Amino acid sequence: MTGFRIGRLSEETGVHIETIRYYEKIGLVPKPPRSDGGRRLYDGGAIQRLRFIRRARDLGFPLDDVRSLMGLATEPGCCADAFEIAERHRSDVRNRIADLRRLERRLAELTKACQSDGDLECGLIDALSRS
Amino acid sequence: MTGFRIGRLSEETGVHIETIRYYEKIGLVPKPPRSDGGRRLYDGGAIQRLRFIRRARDLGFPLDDVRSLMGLATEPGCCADAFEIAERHRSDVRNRIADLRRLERRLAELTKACQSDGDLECGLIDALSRS
DNA sequence: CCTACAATCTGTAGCCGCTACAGAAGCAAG
DNA sequence: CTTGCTTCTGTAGCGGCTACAGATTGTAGG
Repeated sequence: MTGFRIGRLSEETGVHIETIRYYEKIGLVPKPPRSDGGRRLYDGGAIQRLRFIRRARDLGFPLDDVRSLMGLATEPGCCADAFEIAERHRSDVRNRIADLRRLERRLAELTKACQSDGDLECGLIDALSRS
Repeated sequence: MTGFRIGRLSEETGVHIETIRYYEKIGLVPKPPRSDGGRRLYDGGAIQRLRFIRRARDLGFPLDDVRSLMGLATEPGCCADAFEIAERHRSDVRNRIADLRRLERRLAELTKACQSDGDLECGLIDALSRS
């Protein structure tokens, strides 16, 4: 009774088995000990770590940020650093929203042109083809 | 004087040389004839096609959609089909905006928790670590 | 004609974050 | 002992490029 296997870890954390192995490969989580038969054996700490990663990923942090945040989690006075990472990410998200909104407006115009044009020409194709 | 080379095509269209070759490889643009020395030789039609692609890409259409739109460009009565592709894409964009806005709100809360917490604990790290 | 140098050529690997296989081996129940 | 489930390793693929390496071609100047 020295731990549980990857399927259980996957269930507990909602992280796919392949993804767990991938995280191990890139060094995001430590290599666990193995059973006699070569199966990975995990403990509660693995669940904690993986849940941390999952939450951070759900918040859209890239894996490099997740790595940094995990490093900070054990240090005292980490807040300022964590704050900076989060603010940078948030700013990135805001920029993406702004880009997508501009895009959405343009698409709205184009599809309107497409509809209103009736039978003769396609406003959308026209806009893409204009020289 | 049977055409111009890839560098010129790249300048005229704003599409990188490597990208042009990539589009050729995946069959998005036709293979052009070659000079005696083996260089690609393009004509005005190539410029038109690449500009079309560039505009569609600027509008965020995935390459598969671009392919479809190019196919439609020559057909009569293409508008309905083009409209559908555009609307589907627009809907996708709207969904992405909605997702990002939810995300932004959550990040705003978390960074606020991070700031207000002062010295003792980091609200952000806490939120990621909570079991 | 020779020499630089720019432009282009092919092919491959890398980016991100997984996901999806193939084929082998362990493991528990009937 | 067989069946079927889980896990193992390794590799390739997704989108849409980008960045090389190393070879070749074309061109301008001396």
